[in-house]
Amino acid sequence: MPKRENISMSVIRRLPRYYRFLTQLREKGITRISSTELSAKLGLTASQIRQDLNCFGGFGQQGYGYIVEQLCKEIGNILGLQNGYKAILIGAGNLGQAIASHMSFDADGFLLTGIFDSSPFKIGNKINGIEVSDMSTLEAFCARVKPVMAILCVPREAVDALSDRLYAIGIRCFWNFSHYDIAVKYPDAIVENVHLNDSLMTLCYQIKSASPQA
Amino acid sequence: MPKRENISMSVIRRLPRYYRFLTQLREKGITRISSTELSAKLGLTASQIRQDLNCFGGFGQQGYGYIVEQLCKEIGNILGLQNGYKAILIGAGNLGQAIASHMSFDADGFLLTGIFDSSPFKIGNKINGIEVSDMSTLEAFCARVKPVMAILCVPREAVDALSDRLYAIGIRCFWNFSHYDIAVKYPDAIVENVHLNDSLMTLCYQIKSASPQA
DNA sequence: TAGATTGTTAATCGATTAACAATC
DNA sequence: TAGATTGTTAATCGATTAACAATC
Repeated sequence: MPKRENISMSVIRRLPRYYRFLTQLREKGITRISSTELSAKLGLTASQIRQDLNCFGGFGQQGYGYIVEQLCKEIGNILGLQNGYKAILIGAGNLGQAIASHMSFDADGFLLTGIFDSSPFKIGNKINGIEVSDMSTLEAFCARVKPVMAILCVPREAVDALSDRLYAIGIRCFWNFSHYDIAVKYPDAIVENVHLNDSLMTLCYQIKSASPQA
Repeated sequence: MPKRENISMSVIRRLPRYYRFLTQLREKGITRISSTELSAKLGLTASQIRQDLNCFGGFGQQGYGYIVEQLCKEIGNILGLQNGYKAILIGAGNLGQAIASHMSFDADGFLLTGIFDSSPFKIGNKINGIEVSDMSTLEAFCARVKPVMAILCVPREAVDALSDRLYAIGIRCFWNFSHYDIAVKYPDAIVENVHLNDSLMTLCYQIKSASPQA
């Protein structure tokens, strides 16, 4: 039974890792695991794992550990992965195409319902079974399908106007791949900025710091 | 002049955001900014920004603020963006192709020197001017070019063996896009796991938590 | 029962924020 | 000089770790 008070974002961000690892254990046919074993594999402390899981309920059995199958399901439920939230993707360039075809949205709680672009070279193409629609049909589509999440794969310059347009349509959740932060603009929006450039720069710093001359 | 004792990773992870934002200011021709203005734009506290920057030196002028141009350059130097570390990319599938063609490696401190795949359908193709090489030529290529970083865009099942192979060649830095954590295996390696699935699941949780019935 | 491992509270650690003296 | 804003120390807050009682 969930406890749910104020669960911190740092706990939430660890849940997918637990889930991913438990899925792998399940595939291997492992049925039982202790917090100590888990901690060794994930590079965390056993304490932290028990603490994290206990935010949501007592999923373990004292003296025994956790049942992989059950824990995996529980975490999936906590994350809401069975919900199939409707998503649209804007920008069918390199990255947009890769995201649309590479990700397993259904396994992660979403359903990709539409892809939009403004380029005549893109419109009409099929990506992973979904036809790329003209940006001008965005409002009509959203009124009909009512997606809750938008994946932004457009250039930096376009994001500002685009997010305003999507916000006006009623979309409050953004998965943003552009090199631009949209978090501050809409206080009631859920934003996940995936800044691949930031990630690269962080790596660059670490290499530099690890190098002898540094 | 740098101070450099033990700078925490949370500080480092904010540097690219500062850098990105300052670049934008510079483009707009803005020459001066205070920590208070920056904090408002980035959704941080002014205190934190001053604290962060002071880990590396006193880049500001009391009573005046920070000179955009200068601060931008300083942060670029701290990150080491001018270093052009040699990188290779393994796996020329959807995501690999997108990463190779979409990212501006040189702006982020790297130089993409090679792309590898084992599929005959991929080998020989050109992506962003770089020909896809046969995986069997990996060792010879690395002995010659000596890349320091590997971008992993291969399926989950392949990562384990691949990272061992790369580690044996001498590569200690991994930008990993597969759904598999490689951090724990090599204690002396620099690993940046980009788990797009985890990011999606986190969004899923947040939508669920924000929904009325939750 | 004895052994093991969780659930949970208390202690520690680190990161963020607040405050203010230094100084441009 | 007066006003503004940094650099830096001290206070607070939150997250992680340690410890142990509960219990399977």
